[in-house]
Amino acid sequence: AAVVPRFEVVAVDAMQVYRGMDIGTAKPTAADRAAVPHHGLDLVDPDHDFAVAEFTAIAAAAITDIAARGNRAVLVGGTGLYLRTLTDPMDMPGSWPDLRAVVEARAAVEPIADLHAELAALDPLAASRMEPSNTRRIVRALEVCLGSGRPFSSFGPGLQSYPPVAFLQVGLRWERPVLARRIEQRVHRMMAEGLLAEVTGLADRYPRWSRTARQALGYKELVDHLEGAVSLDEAVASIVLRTRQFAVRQERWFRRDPRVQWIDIHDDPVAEALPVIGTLLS
RNA sequence: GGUCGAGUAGCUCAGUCGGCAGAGCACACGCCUGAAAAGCGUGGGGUCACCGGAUCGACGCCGGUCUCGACCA
Repeated sequence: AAVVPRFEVVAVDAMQVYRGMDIGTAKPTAADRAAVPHHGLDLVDPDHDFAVAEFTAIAAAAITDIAARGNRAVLVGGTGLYLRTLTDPMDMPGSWPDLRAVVEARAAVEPIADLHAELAALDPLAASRMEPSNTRRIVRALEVCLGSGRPFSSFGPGLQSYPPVAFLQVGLRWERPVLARRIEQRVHRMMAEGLLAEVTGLADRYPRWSRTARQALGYKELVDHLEGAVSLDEAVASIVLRTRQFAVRQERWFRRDPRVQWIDIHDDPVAEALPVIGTLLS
């Protein structure tokens, strides 16, 4: 008898990788996960500094396993860079923590323009690709150039290159005013579901969150509130605002990728998108 | 009712001696290779509360009106 392929979900989400951060990351529920196998969730504790390469290794292995089972992988989520490392042949450069510390120390003291000029000498292409004021990117590029002995830009074709991929890529898009209203409702729903209690519990268990987990929408603001920096109302308003800005930034990230097919959603994402996706797959 | 203060971008507010209207945030747009729910940049936006006056020229000075706040009665 022929085996019917099943779908398995790979979450492509930089924050759903953290155990215990459930409500604020809108993590799939136990029921969801019982119905369909999920991967990429609950990989590390919130005191763990997580980064792209770690995700890529785990998710790529999951995709391989899914294929070996004869099933189909559905990559779901909004962390654009993480997705690119799975869909595109990206050659991630590695890391040199000691060198990075040295460069970061210099960046704290020297004018960033000087470091950018230094990068331009080592790797003109990489230097031209980033703003001369973007300290974080310049430090990273210098770390790679000095550590690997190769130009940073020699690792892969860069984000502007969009070769054909083995995936159908679909983006769901809402009108901005509707998006704004839904985000506000979503944040208030999360608060009603106990987000503050979740954050309080995590703050007790993990006095020092990782830099990455600490910046998560909803968690950052509520920790700020627990530390007395802002009122609860201010924290909630800030979550709404930052979530809205993030959603727009996501749309901008994917919008420039010509391989993404957009589906405009007006009311019901499942009912409106599923038939279109079915057509695109057939 | 009286005194004082305030009224400038969507919001919070700068604006020196009268000489082209400013900032931060928001918003729009763009960038990004091991922090990416992060980071960086570009841009649009004004009846300077209103009416009048003096001046070559007013957000600013003079007179009046309205609104808000504090204090006095």
